[in-house]
Amino acid sequence: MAGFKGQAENTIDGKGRMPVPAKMRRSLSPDAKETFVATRGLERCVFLYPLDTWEEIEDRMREKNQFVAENRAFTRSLLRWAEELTLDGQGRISLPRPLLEFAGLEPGDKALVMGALDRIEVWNGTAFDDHLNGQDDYESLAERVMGEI
Amino acid sequence: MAGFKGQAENTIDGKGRMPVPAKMRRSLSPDAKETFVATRGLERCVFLYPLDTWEEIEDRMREKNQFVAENRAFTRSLLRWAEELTLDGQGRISLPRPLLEFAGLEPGDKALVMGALDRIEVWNGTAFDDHLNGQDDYESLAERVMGEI
DNA sequence: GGAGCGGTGGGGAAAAGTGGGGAATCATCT
DNA sequence: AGATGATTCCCCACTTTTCCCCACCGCTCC
Repeated sequence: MAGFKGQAENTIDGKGRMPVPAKMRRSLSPDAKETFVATRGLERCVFLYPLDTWEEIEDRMREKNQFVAENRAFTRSLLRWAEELTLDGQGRISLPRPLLEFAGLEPGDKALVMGALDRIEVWNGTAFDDHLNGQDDYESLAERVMGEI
Repeated sequence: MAGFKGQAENTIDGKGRMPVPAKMRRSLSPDAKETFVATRGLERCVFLYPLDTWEEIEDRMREKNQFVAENRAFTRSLLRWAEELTLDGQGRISLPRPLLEFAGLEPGDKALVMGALDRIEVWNGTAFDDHLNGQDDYESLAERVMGEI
């Protein structure tokens, strides 16, 4: 199945609903059952995983021994924010308030929605600009990440 | 079966009853027979295990030699606090006073209820904030726990 | 210019959370 | 043994939130 790509600026309406861009919906496998799992991103944003992809993450976490403190702390931090969200008839999901707050978004705002291979990321536009400023430029990143085989 | 996820702030009513969030009830397997085993958490909170999951923990403990002092001590600490609790008609459980006290909660309080894969955790909200302050940030935790392979 | 798709907005029904009354059970005291 | 009191459990009722459905607007592509 093709990965998520592209970007869009969609508004979060008064009820906290946000349309998932149609081009990304088309990349959703039938196994995902029209459902995403939203959780907090590792940066200041929301991650949306298709349900089938999320289940692989859960499986990896189940392998971690929960009597080890660090594994427990990570499990809590990831799952606390996680919610299953199913697309409504108009292709929207309704994002939980705590996640919106975490990403610096609120109902009525425009959100920056980006495809990112196995997930979709939802950002506050200006927060994303700030994030870019604090990081190495794209060119040298590319060399470090992809430069060796 | 999908793991527990999400969070909620539910009130513990005057009788010590607390609703288990509906989204978490839906993750409960039929084998659990609408029943949880509550015990003290490894942090300052209450752990709720579905009955079927709890039985696996008991099996793991049975394998520990009870003539070894340390195994005996751990068995006591875990089992002493454990109680079977069945959901009432409204999806609530009634938490034993000693467990509430241990978690820094009392009837009338708001409890922070979090899904954590194989268990549900019940926290005093401010106690949880304090706990988070004393711990490494999520980003480096994630890299240590999930960063390899 | 019309048809279809993608995004936006709101109203009503169902579900989830909250609170309290009353019966049944167990214990203690007279 | 019976009565009194506390505790637990089950049921009913209310309020709030969520979800589902319908309708509208605008753009693009025939």
